[in-house]
Amino acid sequence: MTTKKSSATREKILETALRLFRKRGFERTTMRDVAKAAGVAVGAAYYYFPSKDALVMAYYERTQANHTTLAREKMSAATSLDGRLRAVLHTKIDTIERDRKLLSALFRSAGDPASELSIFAGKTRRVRDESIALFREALAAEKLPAELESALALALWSLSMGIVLFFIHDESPNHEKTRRLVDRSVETLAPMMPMAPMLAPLGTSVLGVLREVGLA
Amino acid sequence: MTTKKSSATREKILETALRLFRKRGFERTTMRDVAKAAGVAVGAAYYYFPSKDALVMAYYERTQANHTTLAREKMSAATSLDGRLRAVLHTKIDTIERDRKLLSALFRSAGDPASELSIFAGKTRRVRDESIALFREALAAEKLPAELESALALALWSLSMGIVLFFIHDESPNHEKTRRLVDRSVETLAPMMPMAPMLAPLGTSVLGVLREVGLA
DNA sequence: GTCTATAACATGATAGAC
DNA sequence: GTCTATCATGTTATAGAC
Repeated sequence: MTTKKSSATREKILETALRLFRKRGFERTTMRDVAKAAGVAVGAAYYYFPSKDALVMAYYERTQANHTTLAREKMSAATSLDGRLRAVLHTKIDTIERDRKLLSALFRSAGDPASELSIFAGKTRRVRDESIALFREALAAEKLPAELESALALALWSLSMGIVLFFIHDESPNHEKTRRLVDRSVETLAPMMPMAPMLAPLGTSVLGVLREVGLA
Repeated sequence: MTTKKSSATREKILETALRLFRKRGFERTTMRDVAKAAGVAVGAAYYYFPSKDALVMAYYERTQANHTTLAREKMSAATSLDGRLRAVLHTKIDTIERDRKLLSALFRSAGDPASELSIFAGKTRRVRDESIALFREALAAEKLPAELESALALALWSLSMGIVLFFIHDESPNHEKTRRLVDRSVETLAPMMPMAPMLAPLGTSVLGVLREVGLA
């Protein structure tokens, strides 16, 4: 049973860790630093978070929940596909704006089959599906064939991963390069939607490949 | 000046490291293991390779050189776009087939701005450009508009990165899932080439975005 | 079950002797 | 150029207190 005291301790440790990761970066923050700043023993930190990566996983879940809320809010105010895509992508950047130094830790393990943070790992699946669902919602009003909608939602999610990767490396003031990448991407893609039904066989085909190899 | 003795030592260390990485994986091979098996002190290994990642970088350069040779060889025997794309992608997998355990180390640092192995780092640029050039060669006979050819070569390179990422996680016997992913991807894309000129504005547009943010 | 305090261990990396 | 000694840090272990 999770007591109030216990979850308060857990929260304290997570908050402290994220604060230090943001300030000094993931690598340069040690578990000893986190424990000390949170006012607990090293053992307590490991009692709640079995590894340093587990703290990143907790961040990943929390930040996705924030993004979902914020994106839905902004999407409901938009009146076009263009506006909805912009809403999802810009709120994504809003959500992670302060966290450049932290995010590289997430991507570091994304390709590692052994890591729980792997892009294919079961642990990350719920969060990933929640993110893909947002793009599906942005597309919903277009009334596309189901297969095509799924394929496009997946493609847009892939694009968003690429944009986040770019954001991590973006040193421009106010991340204006990333903001521009979002705007130009939407400008390029949204006007193509009328052509989308023509691409329906492609959508089916792509999904077919992904299903065949177990990716969708 | 690089003496014969020195480069022999360097080579011995690299060979030994790759052999151990292949056998036991990157994480589970320590620098102490490498030094011991190569018959040198830990300090000597660090003298030639300033970090464990530097050994991976050396692998990356070497394996790309192998891929370039092999892909050109197979491409020259192919008579269609379909065949040339298959040649480039399958030889890529041929080249890294034994190295699943090693490759995750490469991807691990790909998203980290601080790493020399970053996908945006200057150190990796030559290797990346060499790889993109292969896709350009596969497309050359199609006589596409220059901008479109560049955009497609970049897109195909991105696809190949995705395929390598999938390969790292592919536990199927003989990596048949990856081989199937290659074949189905080519089957899906090659027949669309006749439509490509229609997409020329898209190609220009995409390249425009990438240039604007400094990615191409 | 929730912690503290401390030590120990493995390993990437470095300093300084030779 | 090469080696030995040493450090820093993720993680585990020990031994308990409440």
